[in-house]
Amino acid sequence: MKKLSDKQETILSFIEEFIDEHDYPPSIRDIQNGCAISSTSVVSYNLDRLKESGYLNRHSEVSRGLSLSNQRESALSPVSIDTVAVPLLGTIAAGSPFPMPENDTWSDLSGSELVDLPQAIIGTGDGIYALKVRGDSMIDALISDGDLVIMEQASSVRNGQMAAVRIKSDNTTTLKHFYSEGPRTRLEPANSQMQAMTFKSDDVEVLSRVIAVWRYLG
Amino acid sequence: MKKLSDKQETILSFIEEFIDEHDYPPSIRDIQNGCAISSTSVVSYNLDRLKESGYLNRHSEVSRGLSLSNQRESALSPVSIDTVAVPLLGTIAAGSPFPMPENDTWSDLSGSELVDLPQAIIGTGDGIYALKVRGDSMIDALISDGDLVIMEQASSVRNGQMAAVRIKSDNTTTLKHFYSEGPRTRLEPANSQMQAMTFKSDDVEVLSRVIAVWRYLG
DNA sequence: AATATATTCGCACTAATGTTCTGAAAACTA
DNA sequence: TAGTTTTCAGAACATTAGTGCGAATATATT
Repeated sequence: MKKLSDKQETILSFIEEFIDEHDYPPSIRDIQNGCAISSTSVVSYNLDRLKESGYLNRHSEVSRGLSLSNQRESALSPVSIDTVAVPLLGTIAAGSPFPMPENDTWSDLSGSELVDLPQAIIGTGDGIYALKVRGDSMIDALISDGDLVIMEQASSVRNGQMAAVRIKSDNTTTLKHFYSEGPRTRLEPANSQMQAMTFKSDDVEVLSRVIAVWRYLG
Repeated sequence: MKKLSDKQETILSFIEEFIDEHDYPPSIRDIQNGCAISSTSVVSYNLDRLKESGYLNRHSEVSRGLSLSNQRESALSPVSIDTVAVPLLGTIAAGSPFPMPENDTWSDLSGSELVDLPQAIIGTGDGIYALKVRGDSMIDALISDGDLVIMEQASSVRNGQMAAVRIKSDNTTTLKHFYSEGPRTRLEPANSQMQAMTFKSDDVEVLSRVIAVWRYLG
């Protein structure tokens, strides 16, 4: 792409800053003042050059009809991409029951904290939530205190996957590795200190599965 | 927040779409045509109502001086937030040297794969990159095969933090827990099978530190 | 129904803003 | 240096676009 003159660089930066601050583009006279340029025609002239060079789009006879071209936007590093925020529903500690999205209140999670995740990984974010781990009960799954576990609502999982399961007869909910063995289902805790247990398959309800772990060390 | 009339909803949606399409806000007459409204003054009137209700910002006597308020933006679900993409520089395996950003080519990472991370966590993304872990050499740090290690360029770290360090005398680079002990520096591998080693402190150069770990189980 | 309040209409007016033109200055080129 | 191209100045001009206002409707209140 063609090299820009100092003035053009200045103008381009000014436009960026202006949009960043106001959320709408500057007028030619805004640019004139902001960049200490002597005439509106000079601004107009250079805007045309910038357009030719592909750095911005200009719509003639439209006031403030400027927008930065994608090339320029992506030239700013780092690249900005969309993510989706998922609710952080609470904490999960050793053995203790942990929060699950209530009944149909799935959409109303306004009160809860949110965690940003890359959209590419979790799609629309529907049915996805996060739990913060307390304690080292899942240390054998390489999940430690303070980690964030990202979960997706699911009614079944593959063998060996980690999932939140409810034992109907106890009405308890825990996070375990899941192994279906025909009529019975084996649940292995993530901590080898604890025993694996098997249950009748129809006594085990899969609520959601673990899709990712995020550990921030700062 | 106050309830909106049909017309106001229509106008608000139109503004959103217009900005989305043009990258600059609509004029009053754009809105008038786009929403089939009979008079510019009606548009103006409703824009004032929308401003009162907090759904948009309006700058008087500025053409196209409209911008959506944050409340409105975040009312769209799921919430979209900025992230930054950091380069995935390569893989790191047990003991083997691993890729580092070359000299000053930091800005030119165009060729490399990118990974999205929440902006809130890593700021501008400057000096941040990711490495994919191969093998279980860091199993004791709860980092396993396939994990993504997020690193930040740093010249010093606190004791106990995991960092990429270069042993000047060997010209080797590894990922170790870092403990400064005055004149000497102890480096502990993340795998307890391996020995910790100490070096003269000025033989150890900190290149970057581990700030996060991302594990995707899918 | 009567009164108050909110919204809509059209239109004229004015301010904001893009465009154009001519010539000069500056930067390049041969 | 002479010639060519690019950039700049300044001002007049044209269009776009926001504003104001009285009157007409509509909607709500009592």
